Amino acid sequence: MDVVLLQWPLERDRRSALAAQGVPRLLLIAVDESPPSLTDCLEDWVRLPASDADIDARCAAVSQRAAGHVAQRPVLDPDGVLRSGAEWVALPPVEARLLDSMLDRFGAVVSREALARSGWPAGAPGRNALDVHVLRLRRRIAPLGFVIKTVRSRGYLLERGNALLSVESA
Amino acid sequence: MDVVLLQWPLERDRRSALAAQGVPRLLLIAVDESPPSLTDCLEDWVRLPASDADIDARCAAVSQRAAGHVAQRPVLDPDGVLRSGAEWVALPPVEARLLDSMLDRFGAVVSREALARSGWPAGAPGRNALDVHVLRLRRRIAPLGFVIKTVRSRGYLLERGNALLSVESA
DNA sequence: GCTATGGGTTCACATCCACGAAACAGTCAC
DNA sequence: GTGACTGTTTCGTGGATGTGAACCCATAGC
Repeated sequence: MDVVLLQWPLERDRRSALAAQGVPRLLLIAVDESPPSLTDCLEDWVRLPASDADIDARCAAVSQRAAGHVAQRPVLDPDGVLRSGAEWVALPPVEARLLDSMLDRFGAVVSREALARSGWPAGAPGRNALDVHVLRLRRRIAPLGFVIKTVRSRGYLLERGNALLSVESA
Repeated sequence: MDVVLLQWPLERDRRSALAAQGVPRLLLIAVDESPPSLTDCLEDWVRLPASDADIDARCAAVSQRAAGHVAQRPVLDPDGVLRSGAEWVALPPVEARLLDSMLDRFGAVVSREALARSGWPAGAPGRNALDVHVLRLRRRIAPLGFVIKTVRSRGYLLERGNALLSVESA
């Protein structure tokens, strides 16, 4: 798994954002700054200046830990709780059924018709209801690091998010 | 949780032993040596020479992670005393039964029906007696660092509270 | 190139219901 | 009697769901 490098304390806000998304990260601590206290297993830091070897070693370590911590796919338990690692969100009934359907075909396209059938077994309401629920689902699962991609005129696809931007240090 | 400091590669064997026992540890890497690849979240390393502050920071981080790896759940003894570490609170009968039920499924959702059955085996009183007791239970266990989360229309969920860091984003 | 169209996204709004919280009252233990 | 425990009433808030409309954009036709 890719590890995001970022400057501390320069990119303080970005760090919070990544932490919320469960993205593994390595803080590069500016000279004379002190490292923040770590909150989870997906973070580490090195004090600059540091050799490339050390930075690589720490990246590898975080990546290693991340592999054990970040599930590739989330788990939806029967109570409508979607879990990924230590994080979880509760999904309301309709959204839980929709997501369950996408989870059955994780990484593959699920047609709008199939989604509508699983979301509303008794019969779907207006066409737009599905769109709106997908929108709400997207926002709900984003903090867990998953995204729903649109495949135009085909359907939707659930996968693990890649909110990672490449950052290289000189 | 205490972190063991050890020399690398001098105390290679001791490291393996500690790892096997699940003891958190910090490796002090000798000059010109390269750090070993990490195997779990309970280990970290620093390259010597390092300041005491850096070593302390890494110890704290490992300790922090170690704490996150043990499932910290409170214990409810038959007298209705709920203990977590050194702290404890006494729970009145109804609330003790409710909490016991949630403790059976710590971290998972317990339905309102199940709670009502365990809280009042002889038959539940009015509909929102449960709401009120959950409210009182929340206030009682909060000082121990536990929270009862609501999963709307599904039930309640007992988990360890978030003694979070102080980071605010703009 | 321009436009019409269909598919998708997003917002604002309305409705309904679950839950939260306070205030009050009855009962029991000390 | 005092205070803890329990249950009820009542009111308010916010979540869940659906609908309509505005908007964006890619593409097909002209």
